[in-house]
Amino acid sequence: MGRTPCCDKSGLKKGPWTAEEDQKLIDYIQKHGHGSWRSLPKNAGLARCGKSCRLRWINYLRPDIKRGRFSFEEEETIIQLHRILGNKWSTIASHLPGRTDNEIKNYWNTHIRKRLARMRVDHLGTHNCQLDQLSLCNPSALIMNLYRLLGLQPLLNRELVNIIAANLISSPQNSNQSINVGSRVLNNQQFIGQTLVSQQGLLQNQIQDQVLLTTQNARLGDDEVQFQQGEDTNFWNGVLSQIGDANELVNGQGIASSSNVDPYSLPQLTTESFSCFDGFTDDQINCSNLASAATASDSNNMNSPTSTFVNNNNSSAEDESCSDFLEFQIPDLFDLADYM
DNA sequence: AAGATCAGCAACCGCATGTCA
DNA sequence: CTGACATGCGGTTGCTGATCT
Repeated sequence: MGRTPCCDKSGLKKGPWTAEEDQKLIDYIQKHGHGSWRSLPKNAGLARCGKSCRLRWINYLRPDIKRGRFSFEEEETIIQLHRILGNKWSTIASHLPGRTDNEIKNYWNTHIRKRLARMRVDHLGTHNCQLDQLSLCNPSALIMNLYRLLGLQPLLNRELVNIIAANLISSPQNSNQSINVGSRVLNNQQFIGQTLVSQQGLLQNQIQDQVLLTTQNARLGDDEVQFQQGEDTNFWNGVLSQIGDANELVNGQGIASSSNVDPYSLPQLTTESFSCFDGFTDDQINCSNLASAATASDSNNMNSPTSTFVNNNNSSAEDESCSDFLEFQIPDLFDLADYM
């Protein structure tokens, strides 16, 4: 049984809409609503398929449509939702008022996907540095890198890392400090162990993608990042030294890259391992702050007190900040149903 | 200056799903 | 329940302007 065409295609116009056709469609819908798309073209005096009218209205003519460049926040939303939902463009669009699924799809295909692909190539092809330079400008990325070096990244949830970091930073003098998790109080070791347990099997692919992106996004070309001299250099040397110590600490106990790690037998991560973060406030660890700061062209807004960004070109804050906004956190309480 | 190539985006197409008689 | 129809969705195409050679 053949499917009947959505409309009689003979004699119907295709291709770009003229201003006159647009006006006819607008006038008709404003007066009568769209009702049945199938019968609309005839009633409106348009030699178009109903489907074509619907598409034109939804994607271009409806009054609440938002034109123009995507904002940083919109782009971040698209990326995050896409990593959860995949190519569910209409669902993604429902979270971006005024944007259409078609527009988002096009934007993804022409901008974001290419950038991701480029960065992936960069990562696989040329990125051998253990600790990205950019991450030195970014405490949050630095924490991620630290964990990466510790071999924990496949099980990592950035939000939880931030909690760990915030707690550690808030009282660095206490090497056996407690960490508040809701109503529970754990020490570092217990907390990390429980974090690992809670992450196992939870959106594993997304988390692995997140880690890949975190590491590759933290990379900019070497000529794009410049560190101040003098004390700042010493500071960062200290950071690297501390991270080396932490790495050695864990490697020395033989668990660094094990995927079968017993989460309750992790070595104690001491505050000394994190002393490189002294001086950062909790706010500086916050992801959203990092993302918004990255949109600013003013290098003073970067979240490192000791680093300077140098822009080589006018490729916009968008490109230089992708390292931040592509990072993605999956809240533990995330419910996919909320997005469907 | 002209042709080639690329990038962006509007629009189309086919399929999936929902609705209703 | 079934089939026809309407609508929505996602992949793809093709046009247009910009950039490159």
